[in-house]
Amino acid sequence: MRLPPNTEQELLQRARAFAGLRLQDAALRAGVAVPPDLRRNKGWIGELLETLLGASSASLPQPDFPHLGVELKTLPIDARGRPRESTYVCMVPLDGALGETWEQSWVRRKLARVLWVPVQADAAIPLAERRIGSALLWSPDAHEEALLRRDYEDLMEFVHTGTLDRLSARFGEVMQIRPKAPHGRARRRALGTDGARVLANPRGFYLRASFTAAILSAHYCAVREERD
DNA sequence: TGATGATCATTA
DNA sequence: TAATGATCATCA
Repeated sequence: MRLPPNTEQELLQRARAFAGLRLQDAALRAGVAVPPDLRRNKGWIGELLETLLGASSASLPQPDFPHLGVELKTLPIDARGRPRESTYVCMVPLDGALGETWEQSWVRRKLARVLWVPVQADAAIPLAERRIGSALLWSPDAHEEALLRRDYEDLMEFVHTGTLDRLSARFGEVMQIRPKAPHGRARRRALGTDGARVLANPRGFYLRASFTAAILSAHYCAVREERD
């Protein structure tokens, strides 16, 4: 664990100093071992970057760099240069969220400032050999924020009307709601119809890979068109 | 092959 | 228990 960076510039400089580094070298600097694979260590890369960049303790509902208001996200990048996976944002407030607007939402605060760190995620490359990419400090532009707001409001409608049973990950253009739980039997208090309390599977907001791909391409012009 | 739904480890 | 870090496993 390092001291947290004092400014955004310092954070960005630190992050970019890791560009090109293999995960095995990054792990060495952090004093941790590279796991054989990610199957039982799904968050390992993210936690490694948190350590190296001096992020605050994980698993708290606050930005990774609270004093900077910056959230750290690693992005798994496939052989074509596109994100392999969606990006978890935060839990969906299944109850007690009545009246919460986009402006007040935790989603908006989390995404207001994000440090994206691309990391190679090509299955053909052994985990230890995969390289860290060049970090990007990002805030949504007006168009991106409009898309996020619309999805947020559309998706939360299911929550507020107690119709979670009709909600699936197919809804939402750039952001979706999917299960986020240790297992399928997990239950949380949720709003039912008529405002009754019911139990439901915990869920989280996720950014679609197509959305994060667009962010990267807009800032790096690094995504090539598919060719025949 | 891509997206959805399910799941794993850790921490406060 | 409930949040964080995410990827896995399966099926259309």
